[in-house]
Amino acid sequence: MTEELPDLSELQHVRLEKSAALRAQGLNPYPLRSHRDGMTTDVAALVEAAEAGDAAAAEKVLTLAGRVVSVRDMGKTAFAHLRDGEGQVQLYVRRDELGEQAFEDFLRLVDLGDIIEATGTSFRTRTGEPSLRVSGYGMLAKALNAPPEKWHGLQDVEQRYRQRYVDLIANAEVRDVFRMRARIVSAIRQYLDGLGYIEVETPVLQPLYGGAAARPFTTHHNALDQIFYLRIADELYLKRLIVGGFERVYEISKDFRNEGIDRNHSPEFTMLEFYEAFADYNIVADRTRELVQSAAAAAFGGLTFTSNGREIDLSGVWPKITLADAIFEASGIDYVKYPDAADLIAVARKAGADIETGTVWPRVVDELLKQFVRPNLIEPTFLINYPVQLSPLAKRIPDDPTHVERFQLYIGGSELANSFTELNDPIDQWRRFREQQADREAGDADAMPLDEDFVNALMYGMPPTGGVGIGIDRLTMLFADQATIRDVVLFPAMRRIDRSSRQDDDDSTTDDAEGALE
RNA sequence: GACCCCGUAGCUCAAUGGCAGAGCACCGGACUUUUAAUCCGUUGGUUCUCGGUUCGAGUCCGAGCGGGGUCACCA
Repeated sequence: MTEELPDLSELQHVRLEKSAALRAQGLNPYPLRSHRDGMTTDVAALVEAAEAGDAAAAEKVLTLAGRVVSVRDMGKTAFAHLRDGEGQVQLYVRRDELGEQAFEDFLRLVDLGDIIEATGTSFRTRTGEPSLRVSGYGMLAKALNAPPEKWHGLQDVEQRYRQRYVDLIANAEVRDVFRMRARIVSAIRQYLDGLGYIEVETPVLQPLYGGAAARPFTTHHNALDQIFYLRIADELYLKRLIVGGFERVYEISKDFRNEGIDRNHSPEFTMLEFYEAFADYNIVADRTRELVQSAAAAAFGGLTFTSNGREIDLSGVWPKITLADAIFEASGIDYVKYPDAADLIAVARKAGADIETGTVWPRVVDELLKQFVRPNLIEPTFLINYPVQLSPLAKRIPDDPTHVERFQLYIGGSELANSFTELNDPIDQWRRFREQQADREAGDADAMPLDEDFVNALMYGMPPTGGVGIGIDRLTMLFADQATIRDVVLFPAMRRIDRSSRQDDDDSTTDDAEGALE
């Protein structure tokens, strides 16, 4: 034990002295165990039972444990609120019931934010609030930091993200968002498990990345002396499992993309992907709708909700409209008639689009979608059938080999899901990878590298398969009505603060240090 | 990466270029059914950092750090 102390503020010193006062009384401010045998929510139930004539309920002695979130000192009596994982309840503390010393210490040594346990019986105060009449209490964890201001909570956005624990203590609505997120994920697992899907885990560290158009993070393995990429998608590994004979697989996991950060993009984000053998994108569309509907039921208990001030109804079957029709209806442009990028840009500008000269053809189509169609897709809508250039892993439509069987689901103006009838012709797949290679060599950093092993897998035969990726963060944003992805990610990526520890990203130094420990 | 905005007490926020303040929290006192308890009295500051202009800078100027927003990239 050392006498050394971290730098503490005056307020922290005050609390530390209270901690010392407890020790001076032979009490441990951080005991190993609590004696909790009830939850805050039990109190209201006991009060109601007692009022219905249950004498045992009125006398039932409970020990609750949790955080002190308010204290009102009335002189010879005091009120406090105790919060635990279920809710919060009022404590009623009387000097004549607790004894002089214990009562004084409650007011003198217990601060807002401390974790305590309190024992007593349940009753209703004059103002009608179910409360615990405290006969004894104990410190479980002395808090040295004071909680944020009780009325305004924690407002500073930076501190809310960097120190989410404070945000969660201070802001009930933040706790609600992440509880909702957990219910959404749980409902998704239930839905897929119920259909006989198995949940699998595929590599995060990949020698070759693929499955999406994005730039990866790069890392290095010491023993192998080899570069690994953090995965940008699960797709190619999950389809290998379909080849292997698992007919229904899904994975809920973090993907990592080395792109800009904004309200819709986080460098690490959670993706659900599922693949079903002997299915196509129509079956997957049905599954996606049912999955989103069951997630909604778990999230807010219904199929209608408000997002960004707009009422959205998820019930019924959702309309499907081809990308070409949607763009034509919104802009009057039939992009199929303009196979040359320059021509398409010209008509797009005439229609009012803002597109840079030199944009490649598939990106122009994408811009038409973004600028004319997407803002109006509030009610759930499947946009189907995309140009083949935008979709190197999807199967062509027999009647129209320039397009593939692919859908994107839009709700509230946001893209929530991306799906295709999976390409299973190994030679066609190999050629599409080659085209991506050409794009890479032409300078498109997002084009996919050629995955020989994936082509080899397809050569063993992959059944006709439908698959989809669904962004869990965006689904949560939609259902929880949150405007930025950081508000549905517990610990969003932030820039490092400590400038003195910054060392020009010298990986070898840290690698050696870690290796020496092993 | 570019542009715009922001950074003041533990928290929430004020302060024409002229003594750095309030509410909550904290500390002391009064009060045996309060609930944003109330009442009385205190305490608390590297105004993000460094430099400049000025008799005088929280305020104006420059650079940096961090955050937010818009755009670009992307899902």
